[in-house]
Amino acid sequence: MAEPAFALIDCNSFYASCERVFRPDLLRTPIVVLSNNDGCVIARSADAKPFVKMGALFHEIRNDLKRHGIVAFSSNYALYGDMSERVMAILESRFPAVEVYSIDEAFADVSGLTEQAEPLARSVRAEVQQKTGIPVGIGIAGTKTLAKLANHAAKRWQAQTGGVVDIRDPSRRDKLLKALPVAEVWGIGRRMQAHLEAMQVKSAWDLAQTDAWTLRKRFSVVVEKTSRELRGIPCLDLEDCAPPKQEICSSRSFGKRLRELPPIQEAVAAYATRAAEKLRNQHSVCQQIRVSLRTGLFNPDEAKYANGILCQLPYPTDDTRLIIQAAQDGIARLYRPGFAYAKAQVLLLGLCQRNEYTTDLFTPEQPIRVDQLMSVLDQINGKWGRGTLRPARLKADPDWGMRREMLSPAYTTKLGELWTVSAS
DNA sequence: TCTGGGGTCCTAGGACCC
DNA sequence: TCTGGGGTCCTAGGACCC
Repeated sequence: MAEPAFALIDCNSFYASCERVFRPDLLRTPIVVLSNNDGCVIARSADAKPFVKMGALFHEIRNDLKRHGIVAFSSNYALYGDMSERVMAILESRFPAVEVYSIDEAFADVSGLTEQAEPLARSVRAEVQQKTGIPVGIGIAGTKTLAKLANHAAKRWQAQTGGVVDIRDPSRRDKLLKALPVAEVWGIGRRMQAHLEAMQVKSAWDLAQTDAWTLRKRFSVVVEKTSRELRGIPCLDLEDCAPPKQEICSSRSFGKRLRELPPIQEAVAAYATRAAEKLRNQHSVCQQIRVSLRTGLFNPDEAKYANGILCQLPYPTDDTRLIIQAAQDGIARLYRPGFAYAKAQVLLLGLCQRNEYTTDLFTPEQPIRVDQLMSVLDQINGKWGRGTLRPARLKADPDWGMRREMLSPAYTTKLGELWTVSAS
């Protein structure tokens, strides 16, 4: 058996890089991308990082951005999702097995490639850059947790490393572990960092040296595995075929505060519709849904209210209409007049794969014609774009919709918004 | 006016059963 | 003169990730 080895490929400042691909005029202009509703900063190009904090509130930093000549974009998930698929397709064509870990990251299996792994990584990096315009960093190591750290190094010392770092060699690995603080380790968040530092575990190296049993007793098996992985003992496998999700969520802040029930019900119907699409996409059905509703959390002058409710469905289903109905009934029971609502959520629970649940004589099953109806709905929307065919109670352009004042065009997914090039 | 959205896994504790 | 304890299932909450 070959020594296990993993590569982690991570797109640099992914959302900002996507925007820049289609705006070559901004190559030397720092840019940031904002959260939904243009609330706060969620991505920054490298040259914007010194001036803008992650999570900074847009309305507070608007003038600072202007002063530094930084350009802001609303988030454009249609664009980022499509660019992600292009990057992942290249990775899948070059590596024997790939696990798409998030919109901008993937693990690849490079076991058995020995000395060819690093040149392969450099070649893939160049191909992604050339074909999509997205810069990536690649880390190679014997475990996933170490590959993440190697990737971190590839980004931090990009000029010296050419964006690829291989720490399969134990002496290189240990040198990096000693150089990085424990907070940089994958799986160690702010809480764990504080606990660990209190026990004098300050670097990634310190965590690797800590007794595994102590970590399990003090914290959890998760931290124990992280420590073992840092020592080069693989505890996490490549998951190249993603298991179906066990819960599906659609939640969003409204573009403005909503006080009356009808627009809240419209919004909840839209979220339910989106959640049901995701459900059918992974061939699951759900048995319950949980809807919740809340006011703003941060403004001390606003009266606070937050509540959620679990609703049973008549049978395990993926029928958008039943899910909307349950969500709207639930929200009507939660609604209290007199509050300024900011956000609602639809969570699908009790998920199982279609045909995998056992029916009994007393549980009705979803009628075949519903399956056919939903399938036609998905095919039409798949071909012509989400929302082409939608329940009549959903408006095309609701006034509670997201604020996205600095939205870039759907360069790659809408015919009408493609680049036009003219020769003169 | 203004603070993202979508997930996972683990643990503790209660209910219930034998 | 005695008031168990283990197993299982479910839920809520915490912590983390991108």
